[in-house]
Amino acid sequence: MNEVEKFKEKLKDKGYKLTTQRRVILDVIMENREKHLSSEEIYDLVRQKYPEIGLATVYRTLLLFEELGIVYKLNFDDGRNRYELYHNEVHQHHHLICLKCGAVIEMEGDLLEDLEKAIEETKDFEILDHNVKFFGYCSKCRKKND
Amino acid sequence: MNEVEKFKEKLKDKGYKLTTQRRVILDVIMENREKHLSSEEIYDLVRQKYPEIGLATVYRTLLLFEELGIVYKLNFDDGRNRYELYHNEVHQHHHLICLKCGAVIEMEGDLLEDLEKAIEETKDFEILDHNVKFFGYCSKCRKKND
DNA sequence: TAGTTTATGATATTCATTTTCAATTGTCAA
DNA sequence: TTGACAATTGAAAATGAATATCATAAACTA
Ligand SMILES: [Mn+2]
Ligand SMILES: [Mn+2]
Ligand SMILES: [Zn+2]
Ligand SMILES: [Zn+2]
Repeated sequence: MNEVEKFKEKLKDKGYKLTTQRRVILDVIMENREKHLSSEEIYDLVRQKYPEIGLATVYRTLLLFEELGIVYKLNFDDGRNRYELYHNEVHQHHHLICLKCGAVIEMEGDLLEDLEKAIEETKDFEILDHNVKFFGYCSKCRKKND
Repeated sequence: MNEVEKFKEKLKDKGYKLTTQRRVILDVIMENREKHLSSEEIYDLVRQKYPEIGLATVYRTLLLFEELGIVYKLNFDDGRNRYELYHNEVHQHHHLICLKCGAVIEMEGDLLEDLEKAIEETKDFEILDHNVKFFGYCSKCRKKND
């Protein structure tokens, strides 16, 4: 079963229809898997394929996709929600954000086992997920600084 | 030199005055060091001591305090900015957020050395700071679940 | 098909935050 | 002390992302 089929199932399981609008929004997100698009950016891309779509539909659909686990909502502290396709990983991957050029780099692999163990033990806190961002300078910007 | 003296210096270094309004806002934040207050919450507490203050002044002052490194801006994904006194630690501490009761618990100690080393090596990314949140269930809520 | 539910688009509304602007306060040289 | 001049403030308006409303349009069901 391919990716789109899986998403179709997730929708139908909960009694939602795969409308043209939802399909176009899904396509845009899938065509930009390496990006972290904001709602408005998604709206602009979607309108190129389906100009009649309303902004509210985009917001509604992103909310729905998030509930269904199709998409993951991100916050890069720039005052707007951003979204990426839900990767098939246990925990959300980390993001490295360049303070100079704004580039967002992904870091796969938790490497948080020690920390999570310490938290579960010392704080008696059961961890379900995490959200990790690193701020600094990307390789390109570091070279420029020399 | 005590804490308030340090903050006074930070202000004067950059040519800012310690007005009554700024002093009251600082007091409220210092009296609530264990909390993570939102701008509106700070505004409400400040008004108890200084009812004439304007909301814009609170927002302006929090922005200023953030620039000066007096205060740290937090985002707990509840649609508002939150602030806490800047701790004297190299990196920002971690926050554990309970998905049931909303409690915010602090976790001191990075325990991110391995991860940061891996990032610097594999991504050639120079890390200046990080932002780490864990979501799950706090000890109180875990007990209730039994 | 007729009736019911679901989804949509245009528009209005909400809410945190920022901006504007006139009035107030502080600074400092004469 | 006085009088510029700059910094700060409060009230009110503006902004902008996100959500709610509501009438219309599709999709499904018996
Ligand atoms: Mn990502
Ligand atoms: Mn904290
Ligand atoms: Zn960069
Ligand atoms: Zn709890």
